[in-house]
Amino acid sequence: MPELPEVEVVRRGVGQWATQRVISQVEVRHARAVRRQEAELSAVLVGRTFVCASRRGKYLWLPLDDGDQCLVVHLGMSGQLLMQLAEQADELHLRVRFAFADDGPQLRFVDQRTFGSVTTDVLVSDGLEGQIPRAIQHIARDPLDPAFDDELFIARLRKKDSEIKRLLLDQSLISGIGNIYADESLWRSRIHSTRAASSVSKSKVRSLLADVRAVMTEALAQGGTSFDSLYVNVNGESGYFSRALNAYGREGEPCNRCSTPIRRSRFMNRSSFYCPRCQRV
DNA sequence: CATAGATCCTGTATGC
DNA sequence: TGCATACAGGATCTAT
Repeated sequence: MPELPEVEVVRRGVGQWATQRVISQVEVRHARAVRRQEAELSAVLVGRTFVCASRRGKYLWLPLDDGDQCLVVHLGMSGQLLMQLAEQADELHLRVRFAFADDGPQLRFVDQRTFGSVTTDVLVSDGLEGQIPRAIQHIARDPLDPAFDDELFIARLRKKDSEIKRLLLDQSLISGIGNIYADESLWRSRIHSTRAASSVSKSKVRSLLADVRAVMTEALAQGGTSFDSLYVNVNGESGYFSRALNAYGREGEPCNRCSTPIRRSRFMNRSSFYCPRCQRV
C-alpha cells in the first residue's frame, strides 16, 4: 500500500540507479499495466535516458533527455519498481521490463494486483517554476512539497460538505495520503474520521496538517533503513509498520494514549481504525 | 458542480 | 480437505 513515504523511497532508489543510462529495450508483459500504450512506450523510450526522478503525492515520473516527455509511474496498491540483474529470473508478476544499453541492472515494474501503471506523457508547467506530467495536473501538491499552500488547503477543506477522512484521501485537495496515514494522522490529532470537515476549526486543521507531516516524515525515515542498493524496496513494512503505528491495523489493541481498545469500522469500502475515547464524532 | 458509491484486480486468510 | 467468501485499497467511473 504505497503512500507518499513509500513512493519517496522508491523515487530515491530509481533516481540513483535508473537515470543517466541509455534505454535499450522496453518489454511489456501486461497490456493493462501500460494503459494500452504498448507500442508507444518503446517508441518514446528506446535510445533515450531518464534524467532524474520526480514525485508528487503518490505519483512518480522520470523526465527524458528529449526535454518534454517523461515516464509516469503509479504503484497502485501492489506495484514495485525493482532494479534487477538481467540474469535474475522474471518475477511472477513482472509487467514491464526496461533494459539499458550498458547491460547493467534492469528496471522492472512488478505488480500483483495491476492497479498500478507505467505510461508516457508530456511535461507541462506546474504553475510555478517546475514541470508536471499533463495527465496528473489535477493532483494537488503534497504536504512535503515546499510549495504546498497551508492556508489555501485549510480554507478549501473547511468549505467542503464532507467528512474529514474522505477529504484527506482526496488527491485533488492534498496528495500522498492513503488509508494508513489518514488514520494515523487523525489519531494523532484526536479527530474522528467521519467528523464534518466544516466543523473542524482552522487551528485544528493546522495541527492536523502538522501531524500528517510528522507521521510521513517519521515513516520516511524508517523506509530509508530498508533500502538496498539494488533492490528498490516498496514495502516499508519491516521498519515502520511493526513499530510506529498507533491506529491502523490495531483493532482490539489498547490505544497508546488511553488504553481504550482501538476500534475498526467500514468506511468508503475500507477499514478505519480509531480510538473511540480519544476520537469522538 | 459536488458528493457518494461501485468497480477494477489477485493472493491470502477465514468460514463452513 | 475443499470450496466459497471476505478482505486489502488508489483512482476512476457512474449515479444522484
